[in-house]
Amino acid sequence: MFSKACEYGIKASIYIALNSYDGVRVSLKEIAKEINSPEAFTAKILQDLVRHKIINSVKGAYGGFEIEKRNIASIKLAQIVNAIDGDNIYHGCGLGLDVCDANHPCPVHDQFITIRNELKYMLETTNLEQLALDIKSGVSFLKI
Amino acid sequence: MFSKACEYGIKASIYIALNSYDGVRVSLKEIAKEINSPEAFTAKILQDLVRHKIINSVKGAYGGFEIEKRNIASIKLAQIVNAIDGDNIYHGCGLGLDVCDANHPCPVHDQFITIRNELKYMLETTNLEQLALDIKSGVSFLKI
DNA sequence: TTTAAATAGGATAAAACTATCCGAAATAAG
DNA sequence: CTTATTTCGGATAGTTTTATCCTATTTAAA
Repeated sequence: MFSKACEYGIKASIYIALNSYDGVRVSLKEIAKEINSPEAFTAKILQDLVRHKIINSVKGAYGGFEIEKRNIASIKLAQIVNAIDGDNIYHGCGLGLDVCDANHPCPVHDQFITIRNELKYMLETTNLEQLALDIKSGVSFLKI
Repeated sequence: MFSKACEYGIKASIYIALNSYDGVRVSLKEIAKEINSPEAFTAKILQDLVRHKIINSVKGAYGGFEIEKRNIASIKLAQIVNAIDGDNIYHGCGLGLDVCDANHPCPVHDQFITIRNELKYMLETTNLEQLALDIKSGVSFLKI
């Protein structure tokens, strides 16, 4: 469904949110370890999220990544996916047509519209707070 | 959502079905032109569909691709997707965890389950006949 | 039987995605 | 001020996906 980069990005964001709740800044090394992702590749993705102002970074000793506490509940999965994979999950045609809309639909346009809209709704309504709390309470997991 | 190969495979199958209805066998060249896909790459995909017995091929002059008329209505999108992309659309975790189930869910497991199941249902219930008839009646389109 | 038209399939190339490496810059602590 | 730590960013490598090329094989028609 998503690219590897996006998967890492979502998991990293959740882990950062989880710690930012406790006012703890986390390093790349720790993030990569906790979400089981390649460190250098994860660094690139985090840089991307920083550029998109979804997470904050602090350079130097005792630096790392964090999310402002008051923002955690308002950051939606859609923002993360959008920052990394772009927005063709929403707009793209299921069969790759350049133009595909109600007036000029591809053969599976109607079938995909439903599913795509639900995916869109899910991504736009799911926020980092929910996901982080489930990790915290041991309901869900970021690795293995 | 799907790979390029899968997109081409679905469109090609629809175009072949459309013509097989009229008892017309179509060539690779014609298919690629009508679905706006790269010819040589499309050839590979068609070979794959032939190996999976989803379509038939006839070599030599006046050869081409066809689908037995009586099979058109029973070929589901799921079979095509499965032949080309495999079945990890169904089984894979949304965040790439090796193990992700109700007992050990990833953070977005519940959210994805719903969407994945609907996608699965859609693919398993949509058949080539429906799609081909919409093309024939000008309701939907295979290119531009 | 020869020829032209097609698919089959192996080899290869190009592009995109995933991943790694290393030096630069920033920052806190000693 | 120096040092250790840590992110940033450019360069590069590996892998997968997408795409192309070329030859072999098959088949129908002349």
